[in-house]
Amino acid sequence: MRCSVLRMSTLFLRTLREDPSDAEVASHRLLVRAGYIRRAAPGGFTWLPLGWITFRNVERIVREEMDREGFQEVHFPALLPREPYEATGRWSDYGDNLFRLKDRRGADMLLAPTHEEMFTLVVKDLYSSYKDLPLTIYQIQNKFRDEARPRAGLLRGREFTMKDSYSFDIDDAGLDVSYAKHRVAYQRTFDRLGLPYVIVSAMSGAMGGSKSEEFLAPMAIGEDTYVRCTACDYSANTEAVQVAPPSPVAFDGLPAAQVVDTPDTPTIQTLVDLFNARADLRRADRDWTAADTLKNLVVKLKYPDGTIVPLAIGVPGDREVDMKRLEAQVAPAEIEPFSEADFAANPHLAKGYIGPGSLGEDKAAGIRFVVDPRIVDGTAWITGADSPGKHVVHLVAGRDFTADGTIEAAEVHAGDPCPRCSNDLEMARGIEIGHIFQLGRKYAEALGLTVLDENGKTRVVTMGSYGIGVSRAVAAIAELNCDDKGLIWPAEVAPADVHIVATGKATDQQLPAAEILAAECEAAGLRVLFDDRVGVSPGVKFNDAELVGVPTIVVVGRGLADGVVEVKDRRTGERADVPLADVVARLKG
RNA sequence: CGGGGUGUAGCGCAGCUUGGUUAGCGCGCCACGUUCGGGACGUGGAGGCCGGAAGUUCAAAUCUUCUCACCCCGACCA
Repeated sequence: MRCSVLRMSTLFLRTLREDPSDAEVASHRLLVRAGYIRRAAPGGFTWLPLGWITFRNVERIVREEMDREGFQEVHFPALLPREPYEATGRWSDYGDNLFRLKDRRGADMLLAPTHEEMFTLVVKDLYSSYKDLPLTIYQIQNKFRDEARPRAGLLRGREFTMKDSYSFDIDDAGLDVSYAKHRVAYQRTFDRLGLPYVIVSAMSGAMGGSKSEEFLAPMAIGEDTYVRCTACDYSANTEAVQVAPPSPVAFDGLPAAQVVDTPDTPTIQTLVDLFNARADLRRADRDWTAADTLKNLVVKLKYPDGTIVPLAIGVPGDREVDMKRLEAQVAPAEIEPFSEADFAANPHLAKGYIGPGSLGEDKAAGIRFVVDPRIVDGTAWITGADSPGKHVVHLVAGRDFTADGTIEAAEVHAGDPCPRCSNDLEMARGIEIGHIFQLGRKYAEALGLTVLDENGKTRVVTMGSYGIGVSRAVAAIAELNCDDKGLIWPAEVAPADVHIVATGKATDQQLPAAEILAAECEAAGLRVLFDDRVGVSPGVKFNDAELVGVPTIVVVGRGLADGVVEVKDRRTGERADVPLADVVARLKG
């Protein structure tokens, strides 16, 4: 606890009258303008006194909520040797995002982007019995990621502070408990930070089947798109949305498949227009739409070991393939486009007219064919006939073709049915402020973390990892708590409880009266920011106070002659004249 | 990594098209005086390798090439 009044006359602070030209988003703009941070390096920021106090408040809250769950704080180096990361494959898997360097002897080192390996190894180093588990340890530390594009100030930097914790359990049931404890701790943490959040299920990606949820703070400038139901509480990352498949339809009475000459139909729209324009193809009940077509896209999957495998994806023609969703499904493989040369090498594929007739592992081209879950048995489609200038209509899934499987890769649209309650979904944006993750045994297996169970048998430990972006949280709070005048901190993270402004000239009564008030507030346990500057005009002080964003502003000014000061709520703008003697009691209440 | 934009004093900007003494303006900063409840005023100051490098030229902030950095949109992002 700080035990002296922060004085504006000596505080290492310079507020800016104008917005910095290189800052776009509100949090970045205001944190720089109000003198909380300065850019020091590409993707790196210096914390100035007000900013550092605020940062430490956030850090303290995170720490208190971790400690409350009985998690124990440790601290690792950020500068680490290559070997542990080599053992788990992440030295190369992390790609360009990893800061790699060499020491004077030429040994490979890295600046840690996250610490799964080191936590796993330290537990391996010290523990070897099931009796030692469960265990959760955490640290609050700077992480390094060589982001392709740092942006938005503190929201995405190359060096940032993260609270990362890791749980160690003997079995899956234990992991579920550790995971649930973190989930609750995170909810409490973000509540205290004054950060609204939604919890969305996220993709487990390469880990396969493990549970993972992200805490997103909803905001327009967020980088993550997620969907939420307009009726129930379902929400999910777009990558993780599970489409509710329609029920299969009976084949009875469906017309037979028919190949049609369709010249000059390079797009889905021209194809639909042609079908609607021709009397012999027109539907009796309604017009054809893009949703009646089946669009087939071929891509190449490149696996980390270098193998390249083609994959065909079929989606309804009214949707594009969402590359992010596709990538999440095929991780750790990367997606590469199917090039002209690939088409040339594969004569079974008619570019632009690819259909189920040529796709599938059992076909001549031998390409695995997976389709959107909406393509259930009994649905009929207009799709490529595998011959230039020809499409086929009434091609029925389950009757005329069978895919090798389904895949969640089609775009999600606003208005799509919620998989839980089938009401409309809507799209929203948010910034990831926390992520909880059931890792399973990947790291324990790779690094040999085992313990003996009660039967003396060796068991691989199962792990979870859990992160909160501490520096990002400061920015997220700022982003969601500001107005056109400046920042408006929630009480617990604010750099002070009260901002006392003394107006008048040096020889007036206001300054000594404010000085006494500041001392009284401090004695009452309030954290005080005191604008004791002389020769600074009142307008400047008022504007600075609003910019800095301490929750309560007390003006010791012209009302002093009547024995009152003005107490102003920064958030609501409400102001009241309060007798000097009652101020401390009012602020404490 | 693609597309777009911007680099001139601590901050915000003008000047560049059409090259020409000593590079300007506002804010901030320093000194003195006045002022003192919504970013006061006067007078006098300090502060610049015009992002960097190479070139063209008698002469470059200005033209050319290369490079670096920052911002935005995409790609990427435990």
